[in-house]
Amino acid sequence: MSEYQLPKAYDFKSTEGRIYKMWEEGGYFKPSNDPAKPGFDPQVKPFVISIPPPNVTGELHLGHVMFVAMEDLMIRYQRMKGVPSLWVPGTDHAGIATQLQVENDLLRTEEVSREELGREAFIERVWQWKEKYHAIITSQIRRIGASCDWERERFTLDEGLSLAVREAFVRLYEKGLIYRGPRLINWSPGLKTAVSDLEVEYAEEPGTLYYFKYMLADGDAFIPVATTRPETILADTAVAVHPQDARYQKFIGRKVVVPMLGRAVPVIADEYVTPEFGTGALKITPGHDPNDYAIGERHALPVLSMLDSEAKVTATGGPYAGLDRFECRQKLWADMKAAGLVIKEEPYTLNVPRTQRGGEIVEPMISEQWFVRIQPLAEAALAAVRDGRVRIIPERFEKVYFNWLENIKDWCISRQLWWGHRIPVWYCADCGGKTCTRLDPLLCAHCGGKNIQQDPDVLDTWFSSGLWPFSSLGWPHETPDYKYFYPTTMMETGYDILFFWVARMIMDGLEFTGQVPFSTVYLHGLVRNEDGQKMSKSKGTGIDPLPVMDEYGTDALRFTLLVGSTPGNDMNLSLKKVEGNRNFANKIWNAGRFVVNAVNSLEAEASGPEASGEAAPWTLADSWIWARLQAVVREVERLFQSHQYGEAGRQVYEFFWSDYADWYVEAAKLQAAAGGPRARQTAATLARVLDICLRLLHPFTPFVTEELWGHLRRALLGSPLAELAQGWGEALIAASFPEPRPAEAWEAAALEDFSLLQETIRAIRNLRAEKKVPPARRIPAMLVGGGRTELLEAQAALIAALAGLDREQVSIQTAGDKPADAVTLVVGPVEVHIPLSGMVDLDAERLRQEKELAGVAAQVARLEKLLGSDFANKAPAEVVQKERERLAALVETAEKMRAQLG
RNA sequence: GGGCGCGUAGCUCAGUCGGUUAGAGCGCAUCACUCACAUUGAUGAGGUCGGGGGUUCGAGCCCCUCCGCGCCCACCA
Repeated sequence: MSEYQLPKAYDFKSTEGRIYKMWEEGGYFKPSNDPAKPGFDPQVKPFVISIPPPNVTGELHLGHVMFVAMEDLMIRYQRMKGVPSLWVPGTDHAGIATQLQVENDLLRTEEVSREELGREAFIERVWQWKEKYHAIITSQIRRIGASCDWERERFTLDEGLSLAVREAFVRLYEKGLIYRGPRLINWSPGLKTAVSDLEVEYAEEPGTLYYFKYMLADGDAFIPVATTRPETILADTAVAVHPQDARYQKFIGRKVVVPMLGRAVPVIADEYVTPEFGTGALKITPGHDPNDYAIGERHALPVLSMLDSEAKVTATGGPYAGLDRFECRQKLWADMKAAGLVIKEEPYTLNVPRTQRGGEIVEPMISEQWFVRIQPLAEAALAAVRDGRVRIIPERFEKVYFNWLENIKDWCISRQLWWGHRIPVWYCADCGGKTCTRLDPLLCAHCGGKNIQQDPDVLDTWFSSGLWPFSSLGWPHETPDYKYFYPTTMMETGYDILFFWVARMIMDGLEFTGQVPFSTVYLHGLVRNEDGQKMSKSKGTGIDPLPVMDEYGTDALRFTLLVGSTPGNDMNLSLKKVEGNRNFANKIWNAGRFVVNAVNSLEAEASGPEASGEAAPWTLADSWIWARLQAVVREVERLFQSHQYGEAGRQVYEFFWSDYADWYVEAAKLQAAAGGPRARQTAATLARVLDICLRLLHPFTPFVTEELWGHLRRALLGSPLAELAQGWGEALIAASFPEPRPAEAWEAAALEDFSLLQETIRAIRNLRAEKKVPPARRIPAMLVGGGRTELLEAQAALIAALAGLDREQVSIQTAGDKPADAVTLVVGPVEVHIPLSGMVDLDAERLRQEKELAGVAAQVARLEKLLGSDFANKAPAEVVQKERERLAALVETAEKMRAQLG
């Protein structure tokens, strides 16, 4: 057996799908300790992540890949650590976004509006849409390699979660934390719904500041006023000036006349007004401006609305009724100009509020909406982070979190949409009472009348999202899953939804379950374009992850995202990086291929007489690679524990490519050529190190490591080294993660010895390149080892092989003079003399050596000065000792160089 | 207005107990394709760690200040 050949390049296309299927069908994504299974132990603490549920609106983007990769990394690590690990998948109904898409789709394909279709039929269509896109998005998430428990998948609008939403709403309602009333809210005229403060985005745009006259009702004096939105003049109910403003004091308490409407409104005094800004007089429109609303409340001003739900002027606007808000602005201004009320216009940069979804300018409007009285919840959520029950990584976001919660305003939760959780409140036509119950009522709770009707609005999507960590586990029922897996462990998501989602989950978790919903929040950065631009579908500046995975493989993209980012910091993704990591995946593959071949080629020897000999002792290279590997394992563990996942990945990358593939594999070729026990022992070390590397890398690049591990396992089992793979199990995903162990005494020596060899070999290679020695040409050399002679003698074959020396013509001595016509290299305690007769320009060579000596001498001087300073007294003894040793080595080197130069 | 981040090699970025010789990838230069991999290997060039000041025996890292870029929150009409 074992005669199969692995393909020369890693073929992710034929691998990924097959591997994922194997995992999923093999049940590897299920928690190892499961309340639904026999042998369940409630005492073992699980590791749980609730997925940030992707919207069912559409396509996979890089943000998805980012969080899936991060969470999969965490969950695979914990799973391999032996911790029962559960990753709960699911999707979000995404109220506005989904409804809009379906509406647009209907209009485009069938030219039907949702109103024409009717509520029920429309919702039916959205469900169809949801089915379709749900299938797409979940298959794409599988494609990334997500090892979540699909049997526990949830949808924010499914039966169970709808029950949770209902329970949450009723509880808040009963506690008096939910109320309904007319308030100034952000209205989106295009979407025809209210949106929350968070859903409004501000952008600086060029605009105009309009100056006009507010004429006094009696007399012909006027107060000059400036505004950016002249149309709102129609709903003005006062003009405000600063109480101390000398210019306007005389007007306070008098009346002015609203232009074109003739309504008389008072001039009031309020500290809010900045005398220096504009004209120092402010028109007050409580119905269309939040600050004015507050002022209006202070002065008991009437509140007028001059726009309807489509942003057309209402009857309040008198002659302008029916006009669009912007038409009205122009017409009104033109009329005022004609009436001599206009002073001037000047260009002005304004901060325009637009809806996050539609992009339309939002109008602040008075509207009857539902709100959550959020402050009590916010206080609990603040405390939870303050006292460390929830830890936010990176820590600096705690400040952002505090700042937001400390200044939080009531949350407008009603949306004038159809797609979502309908508000569970019924209005009685008879008594006007509201009925809010867990089960749909038949009668009014107040008068018992039958004439009740449910509120037509639905809840903000984030209302259900806030319940996600527990609703997805069965809450409000005390299900076994809820009891065991809640509170969850890790909330991993982008910092852009800290307020939208994370803060609300913490508030809701504390309110409804009495516990924090998770103990750690890990915030990753946003993925941007190569040039740092925010990726945007509408601008066409996004990178579509699917073609990237098609071209470079999933592992390459995952590794790029995981290793290229630090928590909370954005990263710029370039295809060059993905390409580089595709190469890394291929490197893993080929190193693995080499090992598999090495193991397979043992087979023939296994029956021969040599194979029965005792195992060969480790070579220096063996010891070195093992010591290096142990150091990496320790480092990776430390980095994972401190959530420095990217750095952990970089460490393994570095080790695998630079140490294992570039050096150890080369040394192994030489060792393997010896055959017999030596070859066997080498194959064993190759396999052992590869095995641990694959385990370390698996959370980062699950596919290539799983595939290769399978090959390695099969090769080992069919070889004389079968006992190595005895305890392995069938899949890497279920294998154990390497445990760090304390460094053993011999490790430091192995590391030091091998680096001396590396330096020596590099010096020789360098010289060859410099002197243009043909690469294939084997050259003689004389090594003078001083105290390291023994090491050089033992490793002569290795040095010769890797430095291109002719083994037959390598002589090693403890001391000796430089042969004529030779070039000399000094590597610490070692001198290398290379006769290069005819190839050496003696003068140039002398110059090179002098230059090198100067460099060493400079360092000697620097260190001598350092050690002569306060450093020697004040720095820790260890650090000083290190420098002393370094100085000694440098002095030795310098002496040797001087001797060479004569 | 308040807060945060960033500024390190030509480019993109690591560098989380401050330790004295600052790293990687890409790009560049030279060389090498039977022997795991050209999605490769070898060798090399390239940095006053944004400027200034301070603390310290010692600063890319800590403090102050200035400059440039980006983001978040608030929303003075």
